[in-house]
Amino acid sequence: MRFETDTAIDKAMDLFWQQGYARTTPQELASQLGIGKGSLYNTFESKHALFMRALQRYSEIRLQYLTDLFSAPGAIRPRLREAMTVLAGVGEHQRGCVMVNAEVELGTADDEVTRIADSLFTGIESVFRRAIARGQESGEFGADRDAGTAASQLLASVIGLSVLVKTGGPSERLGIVLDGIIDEL
Amino acid sequence: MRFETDTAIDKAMDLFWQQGYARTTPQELASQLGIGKGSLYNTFESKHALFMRALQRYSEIRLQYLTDLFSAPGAIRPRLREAMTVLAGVGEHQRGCVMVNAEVELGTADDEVTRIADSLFTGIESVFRRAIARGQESGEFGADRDAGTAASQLLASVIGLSVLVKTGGPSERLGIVLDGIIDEL
DNA sequence: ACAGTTTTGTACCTCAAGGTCAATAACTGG
DNA sequence: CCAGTTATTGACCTTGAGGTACAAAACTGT
Repeated sequence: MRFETDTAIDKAMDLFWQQGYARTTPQELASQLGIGKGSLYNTFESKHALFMRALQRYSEIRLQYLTDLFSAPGAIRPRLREAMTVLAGVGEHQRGCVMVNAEVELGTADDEVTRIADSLFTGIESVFRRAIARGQESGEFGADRDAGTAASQLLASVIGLSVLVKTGGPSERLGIVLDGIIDEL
Repeated sequence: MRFETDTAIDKAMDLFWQQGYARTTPQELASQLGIGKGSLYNTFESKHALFMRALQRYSEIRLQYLTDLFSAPGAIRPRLREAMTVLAGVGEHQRGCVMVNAEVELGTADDEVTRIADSLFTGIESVFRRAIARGQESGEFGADRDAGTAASQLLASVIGLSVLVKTGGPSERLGIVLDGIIDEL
């Protein structure tokens, strides 16, 4: 391959992120990657296959990020807040989470998408659970709540937030929800 | 109009709910409504216009349901739980919430969708806030938390759940999350 | 019951999405 | 530097989506 497959997947992910799956055409993808449409199809079996690789890569990036973030010692709370902000896609673009977008757009009709989404969600939940458990051991959090339950709640909340950022509703709502949830731990 | 516009919109809503916007064709809509494609376009300006009317109707139905549900006196907690179960679309079909689906699929490219989604979400949040406030006055809930903040959290959670039901992950997760959230009030 | 109006349904149109392919250009090793 | 291989491309193909047009059918008031 003359062009870099990995950076190509990153660029494709970006486009899918902005526009969703159905609204992104092969032509747009080719332009974005700076190659011809033929090359696109020689390198990736289909638009759908490219999409799956983008989702795969997104999963890896997110999980790696979370693992790194929580691997250092120290207070958990601020890192939990940061993790949720990042995962919900609160950044400049307000485009939410690729995986949430993918699952909602295609999940009912595409088992492959559902599988990878479920796997990412469950992975995030596990990282949260371990982080909360650590915070409970260190005394940073109260030990009265079940870490698994709390982690599931964080997961549901972060997914909800990733949808809410897209509506652009009251800008303070995001911070309020995050603070409230994290303070309760 | 020979055929009933209102029931037609209901049927269209159902199809969009199952398949999303892009994956639902005019031909399918016409069949589902039991009319010809021409009639469809004579009655509704476009596929998009039909979709908007379906979303409109969904909003009204949901808000009406919530208003009715909370208008009677008595314990709030079980009704809050029921409301969230219904809103998240936990029922037999596991298809989540039409409005969440619509906003995620089209929100970035369609301001009209974003507006109506934001309006429904804010409406739900308001109903929640009033219900929580009432529960606090009656002593059913602790009065230490801000009702508005708690309502925003419920909103984020219910949206998150409406996504999680679609992945079909651990079936107990839904109930656990709901119980945890509502017990904390 | 019939002229006038409205509703319906089918045949048709256009356009672009998703994908293929043969010709061309760029890279190898010897 | 050249034969053979591999990568790249833009023109081309097919299919179906979204929508239109118009003739036939159904409904009206009188």
